Amino acid sequence: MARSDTDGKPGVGRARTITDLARLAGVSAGTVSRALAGNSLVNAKTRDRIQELARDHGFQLNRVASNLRRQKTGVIGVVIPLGHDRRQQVSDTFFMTLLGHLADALTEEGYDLMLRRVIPDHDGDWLDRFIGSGMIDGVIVIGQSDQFARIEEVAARYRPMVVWGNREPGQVHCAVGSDNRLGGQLAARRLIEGGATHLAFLGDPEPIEFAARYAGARDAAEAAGVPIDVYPTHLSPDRMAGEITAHIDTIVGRANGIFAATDTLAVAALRELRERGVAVPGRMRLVGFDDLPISAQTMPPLTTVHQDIAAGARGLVDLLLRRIAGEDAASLVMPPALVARDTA
Amino acid sequence: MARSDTDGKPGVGRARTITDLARLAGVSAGTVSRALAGNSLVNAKTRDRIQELARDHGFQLNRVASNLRRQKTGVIGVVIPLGHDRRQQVSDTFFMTLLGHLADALTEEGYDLMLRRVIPDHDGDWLDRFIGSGMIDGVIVIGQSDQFARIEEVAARYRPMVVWGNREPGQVHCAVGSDNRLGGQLAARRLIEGGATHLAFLGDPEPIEFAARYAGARDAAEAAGVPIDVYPTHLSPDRMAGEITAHIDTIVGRANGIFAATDTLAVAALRELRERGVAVPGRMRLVGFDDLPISAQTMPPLTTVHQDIAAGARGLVDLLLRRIAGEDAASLVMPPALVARDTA
DNA sequence: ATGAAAGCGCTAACAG
DNA sequence: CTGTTAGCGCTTTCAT
Repeated sequence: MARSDTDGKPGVGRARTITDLARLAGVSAGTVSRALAGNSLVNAKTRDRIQELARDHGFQLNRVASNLRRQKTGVIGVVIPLGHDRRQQVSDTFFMTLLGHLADALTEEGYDLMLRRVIPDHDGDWLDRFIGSGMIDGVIVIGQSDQFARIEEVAARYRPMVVWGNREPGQVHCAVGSDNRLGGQLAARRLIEGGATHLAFLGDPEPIEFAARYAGARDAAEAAGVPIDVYPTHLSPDRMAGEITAHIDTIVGRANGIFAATDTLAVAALRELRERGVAVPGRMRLVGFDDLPISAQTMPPLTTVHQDIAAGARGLVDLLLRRIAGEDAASLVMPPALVARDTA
Repeated sequence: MARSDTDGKPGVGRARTITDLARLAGVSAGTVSRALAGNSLVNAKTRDRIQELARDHGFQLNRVASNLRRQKTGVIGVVIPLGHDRRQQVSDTFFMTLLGHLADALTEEGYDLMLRRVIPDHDGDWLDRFIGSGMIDGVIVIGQSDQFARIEEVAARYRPMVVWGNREPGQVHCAVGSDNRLGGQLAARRLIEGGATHLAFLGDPEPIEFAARYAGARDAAEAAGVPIDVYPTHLSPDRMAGEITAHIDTIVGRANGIFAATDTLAVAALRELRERGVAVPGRMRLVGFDDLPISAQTMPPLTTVHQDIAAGARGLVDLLLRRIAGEDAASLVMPPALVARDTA
């Protein structure tokens, strides 16, 4: 117990609390707090002295205590609800890329990011629990999954929340996302203009975003008097391959144009087609959705509907910060754009 | 405006603090705390009554206060240092996939995940700052980047840290990662056995993991008396394409086997080759590294070195939890495996 | 410009 | 089994 003081560091033993530092500096804890915060009330000399002391003693402010006292954390929650298809989003390149850009944008704004994956079936209270934890200043929900109703309900009483997903007429929660229906229209129109006379929609039409993509495709198909069939396919890697294999012969037999709900699906379909010797786009036209980096790398390169993921992430963060600031920021619908490459 | 009291919830107004709840239940705050924690000391009846009350009033425990008091948070920090190539890892599919699996594994263990991207050049104190914040119970560092020395230094005095990356002889920090050197050997050997007589290494040889992959390839090349050249290429999407285009003619002129440091690079190279009409694997053999989902989808499917990302994530989490528990868990080196597909 | 004091919301002795 | 009490480490009045 004698001298547990020095611990090897140059400047000496570590100061753990602001009170330790105060004792060393011969001032009160209050002054140290102010000095570290750069508060202008404190004498410039003492401020510098204290800051130097903090550096020398490897002092780190305890942010948990600080958060409790200030009632804010500088942390944004990012939650991924896994509704219908449990493993879907995590493995999906699109969501991961969005997450990367969110991390960028939040870091830039000085916020930390707390990531949580939830299975709403197992925890009906997933959103309230996260919000009520006191650990986050606001929340970004990635994907509406099958939780539209719950999100609406929470939005009615909790402002600092923004959702990546679709915007429905009259919805109360603030959403950022592409105009999925318009995107679906662009895709189907492209297929039809290229000569397709019978369309196939490849993807799970349950999630609301995909439902909108399908609805858009149907708009265009009906306008042109072209039939369109749905081939339900999940995104999880384990199910996707098998489901596509199961569908592909029927599709080739009936249709000559495929609209895949995501590029992940499109890339897998393209491979199945080429493996069977079906010429793309000669015999079968194909359009995807997302415009992932891989999509430019397939052979032939994929025609797809572009979503600007980086802009989406920035939009989410901007709107959220405005809402945290008390503003009543509205939804943001981003226009998708057809990227004409070689599969349609 | 009139009656803003009942807010649609069955049970009534919300209870914000444990003290609110205590008043409602006619007990002390201590008892409520125990009841909510499921502490067996508390009478079963009161326990149930309080828990029901909590539900009815939409009570959520304030975890910041709880964390401060208990001196632990149930949060694991995940930090991605962006050293040499700033945008590299974020956009890289491999790191994003690893992150997804980490989220899975941590969720399963009841931990939350706090994600932080740092640029060590801008903040020399990145690791100490994160650890010292008090917000996390342990930290997982994704990729050693060019921060090997700093990580070593911190590891000497901070136990609950695990790093995804390479293990060097005599290193003190606990690492989980593939045997990159062995992987490089497997790749080069495959190329040579297929008939390659002059190899090209495509990738940035600076990061320690990639350096190890290159070293392994050189081992095999030298053993076979085959020359191998390095073509430095970055992973960031904006630089990669241009750099590969710049390299490709030289490579085709000199070599007949390419070892790409990652599948992302390999896929891009494959496309360049096919666009130029270079037969793969006929005229040029190609092996990647990682075995990403896309790699099975290219035409022709990519021969590559498999890393089991899910197992890696589980390993990271297991070791970290053991270290948090006080155990002195050692590094984990995972054997890579060659996946023979059609490009080599 | 600084110190003293109160308290953020919770948990864990300690005492009954 | 339950209440009382004393903090966790920090920020912010309120005085001076």
